[in-house]
Amino acid sequence: MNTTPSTSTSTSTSTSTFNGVPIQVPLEIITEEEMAFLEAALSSALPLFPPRCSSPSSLFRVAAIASLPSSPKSQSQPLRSPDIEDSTPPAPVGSLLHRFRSRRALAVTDITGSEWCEKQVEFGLLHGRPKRTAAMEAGSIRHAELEEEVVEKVEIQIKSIEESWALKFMNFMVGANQLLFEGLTRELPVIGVVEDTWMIGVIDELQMPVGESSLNPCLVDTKTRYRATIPSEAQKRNARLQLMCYKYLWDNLVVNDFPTGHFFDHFALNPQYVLSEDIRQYSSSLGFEAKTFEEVVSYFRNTCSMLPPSDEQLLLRYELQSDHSILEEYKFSFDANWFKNEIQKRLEFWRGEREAEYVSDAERWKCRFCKFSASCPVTLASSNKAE
DNA sequence: ATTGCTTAAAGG
Repeated sequence: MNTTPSTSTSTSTSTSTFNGVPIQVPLEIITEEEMAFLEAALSSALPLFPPRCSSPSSLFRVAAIASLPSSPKSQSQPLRSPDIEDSTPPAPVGSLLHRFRSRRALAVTDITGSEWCEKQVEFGLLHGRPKRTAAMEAGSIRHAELEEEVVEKVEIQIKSIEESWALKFMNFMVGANQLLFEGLTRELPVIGVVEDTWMIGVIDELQMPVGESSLNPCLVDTKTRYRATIPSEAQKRNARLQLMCYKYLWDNLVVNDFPTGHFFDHFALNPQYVLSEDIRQYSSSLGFEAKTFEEVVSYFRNTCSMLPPSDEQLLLRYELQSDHSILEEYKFSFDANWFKNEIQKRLEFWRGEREAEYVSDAERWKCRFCKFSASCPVTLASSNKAE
């Protein structure tokens, strides 16, 4: 018998193994504020989680990190129900979407990446992505720190694509539960269809309002900066788009029934896949008795229908990497028209309906940070223009 | 195509 996961928070990569023992979550005395919140949540009949999961005093949410030992194998798919068909159109052959994202969904950062510069995204896909910079490294470390404040991770071996999706769904359910009972969660995975395209992302932070104002969670994204400068408009616009993607995905999950059949079909997954003993025990420790992949998705679907939509106001928080001081806090509203237009524009590029667009003249400064600038036609275009 | 390879997001 192995042990429960380590409760040590000293290292950033807590790789405590999960081996069949129900996970012990640290318990704490519940405060009056938490109790008030709990009562409010219960009276609004929002969370209906199994007892194990509904402990309001859990300090951490447990998130599963998938570790894939060998090449994943799906169990042979039995009968595909004939009435369920993939409603999303196939990516045009030869498009970047088809070549690089056909077996997995487009990521929110794929959208924001192309909003920054489509040509840079294209170069990255075709010729290899640039190395991560020191600033990116520091940003990743800071985000891991923030996540560790509220999420305890356990490592779970997965044997198939179905199991990797199952963990995503379970992490969502635990995270959503944590949001309702503790008022905050971080690094929450979301998935959905945006403009006929499957999209996935990870919400940086969700918090319930502290006052009695509303029950709508607020989406937050922390951006760390290497220098103590105010972010440029292009950077803010890019981050706004990112947050709007998350809001769209969250609200979409909450308001509409998750299209289970389309999901299985689009990603060619086997709903009847029998989960490994490890995963079933992990699921059971969360309060979900699931034997097959389909059952996990079913729990996920039910969970979504009980969640509140997010606040119209979105929050961007810029902090300095050296001392975590706040450089700027920036609230803005979801703009449905702007969002839809922006998504459609970027999807045209991903679907190969048009050539990659270069940055505008006003944002040509972006090229100074791009490792592809030397071989990019945009440089030529600008020098021609100057003559 | 590959930063870390299991994925997204990391910052400009």
